[in-house]
Amino acid sequence: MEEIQVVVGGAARTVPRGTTPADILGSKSKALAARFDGRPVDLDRPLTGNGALEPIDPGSSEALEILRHSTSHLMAEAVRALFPGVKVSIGPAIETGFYYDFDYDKTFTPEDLPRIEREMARLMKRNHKFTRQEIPRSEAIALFTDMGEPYKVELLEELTDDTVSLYRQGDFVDLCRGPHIPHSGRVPAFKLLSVAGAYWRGDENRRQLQRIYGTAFFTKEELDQYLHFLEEAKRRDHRRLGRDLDLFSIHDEVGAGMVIWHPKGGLLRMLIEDFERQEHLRRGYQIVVGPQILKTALWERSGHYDNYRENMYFTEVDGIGYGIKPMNCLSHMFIYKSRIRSYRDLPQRYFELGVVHRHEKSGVLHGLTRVRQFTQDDAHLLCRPDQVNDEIKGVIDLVIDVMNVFDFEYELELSTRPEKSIGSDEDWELATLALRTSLEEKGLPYQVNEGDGAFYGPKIDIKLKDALGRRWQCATIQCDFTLPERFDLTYMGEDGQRRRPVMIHRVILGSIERFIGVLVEHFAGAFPVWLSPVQTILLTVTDRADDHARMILNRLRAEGLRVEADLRNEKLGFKIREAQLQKIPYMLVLGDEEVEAGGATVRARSGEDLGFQTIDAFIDRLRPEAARPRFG
RNA sequence: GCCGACGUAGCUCAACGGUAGAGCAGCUGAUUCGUAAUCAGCAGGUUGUCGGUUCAAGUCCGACCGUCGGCUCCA
Repeated sequence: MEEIQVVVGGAARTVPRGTTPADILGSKSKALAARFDGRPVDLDRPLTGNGALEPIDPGSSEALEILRHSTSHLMAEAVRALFPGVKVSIGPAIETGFYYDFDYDKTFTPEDLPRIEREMARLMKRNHKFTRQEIPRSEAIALFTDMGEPYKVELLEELTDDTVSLYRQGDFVDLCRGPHIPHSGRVPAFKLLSVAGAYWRGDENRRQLQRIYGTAFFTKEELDQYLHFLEEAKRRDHRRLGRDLDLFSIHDEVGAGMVIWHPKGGLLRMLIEDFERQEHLRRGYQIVVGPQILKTALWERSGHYDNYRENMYFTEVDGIGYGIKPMNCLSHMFIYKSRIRSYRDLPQRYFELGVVHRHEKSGVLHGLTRVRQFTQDDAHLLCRPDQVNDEIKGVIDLVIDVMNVFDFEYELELSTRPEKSIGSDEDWELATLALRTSLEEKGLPYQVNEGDGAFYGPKIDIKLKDALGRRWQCATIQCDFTLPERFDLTYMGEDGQRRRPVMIHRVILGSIERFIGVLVEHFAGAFPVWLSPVQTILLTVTDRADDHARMILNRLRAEGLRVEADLRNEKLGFKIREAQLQKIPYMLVLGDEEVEAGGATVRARSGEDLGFQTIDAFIDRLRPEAARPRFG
């Protein structure tokens, strides 16, 4: 009998060819699958060559992915059993669970989910094995054609391999690369979550299928924890908190995707915007302002008309077409062009809190995070080619500093040329290289998204991570060789020759609206003191403390602190509850004792009792927390 | 834009095709109270809009508007 060498846990073993990982790992192993020579394999997959074997044990992210993938097969089996005639398509594991897309003439409703769950539980009890089978592709095509599964056939027809693998559990067969858990009895905890439409292969021109989302975990506790996380996310939803904290509102009478900022939200914006203005001035930016509408002819020249028209609004003034700006770059180029620039003048850094309008498809609008009018903390840097690298690194530094100020973690992504784009191959290569080099030199890890760039240039996107680990696109740095060309921007070089500057588009927070939405959810509405619309509230126990409260109110206001007083004839517990729900950082309790002692008893938003303090002591405590952050 | 669900008082939600209701919030009054809800009373609505079916529509049908969950797109 032929033998093979398998390395397990550092020790080499010689076993007969065809031995399975399960045989080698032994019956005590908890593994769900294994990794052989780096490739995930089923436990019952006969090994045919030498290699290193590692178990994939529950608890690893890889095991979770396999579990969820197998659960999606189990769900597909249940759906097939309950809804005869349903066509299956694909069902992968995703970050939060899994889904499976079906084509069925009736639509699934949320009420179907418990039924499907029960069927899954029933099927699970049969402990069906997931068995792998390898057959020629042509045979698989014939098989799925006979089964009336056109989506599988389409997938098979696009594969180039000669053999493909099928997985069976019970009566259910699916085209699948695997691996899977040994049998369907090993799904400890799962739940189906929602139904939604999804285009076949993500293409909006193709048939829309019905997607069922679910999730699975190794323990009931982890599942409960995840469901609790969903609850927590709901509790933090900025749309709810935005109303409860009286920050903003959106009305259908006004228009979808149009935000109205209330006084507290307006204040929050002002605090963030002032912080940004100061920080940009400090870093050598100049503050500029451009018009809201610019002639359509200009958008034609810039390429926006050809590439971005469907997202723009147009109007007419005195018979001449105008486009409402969806981006701020055009007027910035006119600032540059307003005089002759020397190589000594560069870089020019124009910063604008620019209000832009974009016609987003109705179905994508969402609270503050997806709107049709928003303010960008936008800047355009015009520099010499030899300055690009330093400029990009400067922007990355700014992004990192700002992310730290707002207490966010972040991830970096490099996006390359999309299909719909303008400019020469050479320029694209150069620009992409410039971004890549800057990232490398900063020593920052990043992920590459092929074809995800803007139509005028490649970009670095910064995805921030909020307190619940969700990722949001905010900052983006885009390199552009095209617009300077189209608008014939030049500078006088050292040698007296006209040269072409490079343009870098960048935002830090991105959209102020979206950023505030994310900020609200990140802090669950409990903003740091410097961003809290109300920093301190004075709570009187009886009206005997009213004069004392008024005196403190004036003192704190004179210090530039944001204070309110609750002098209503209500019980202290009631006032505390309201202040707590408003997430006000400090509550000063004022009763007879405090009037007598000439101070206040301080309660923090955390519930912590900070005891009696004099007003001076309280001001000393609050002042540093209330100050706008500074660097350096 | 597409698929699905939904739209009733400021908010959260009830009401079989047969007189639109509750809690919270609001207003008025009483209560002077010590760390997350004091009590009582009052008021609050063209049931998203428009059209249709019906003796009768919040309820059934259609269109539109909007919201929510996704898809596609994206700051």
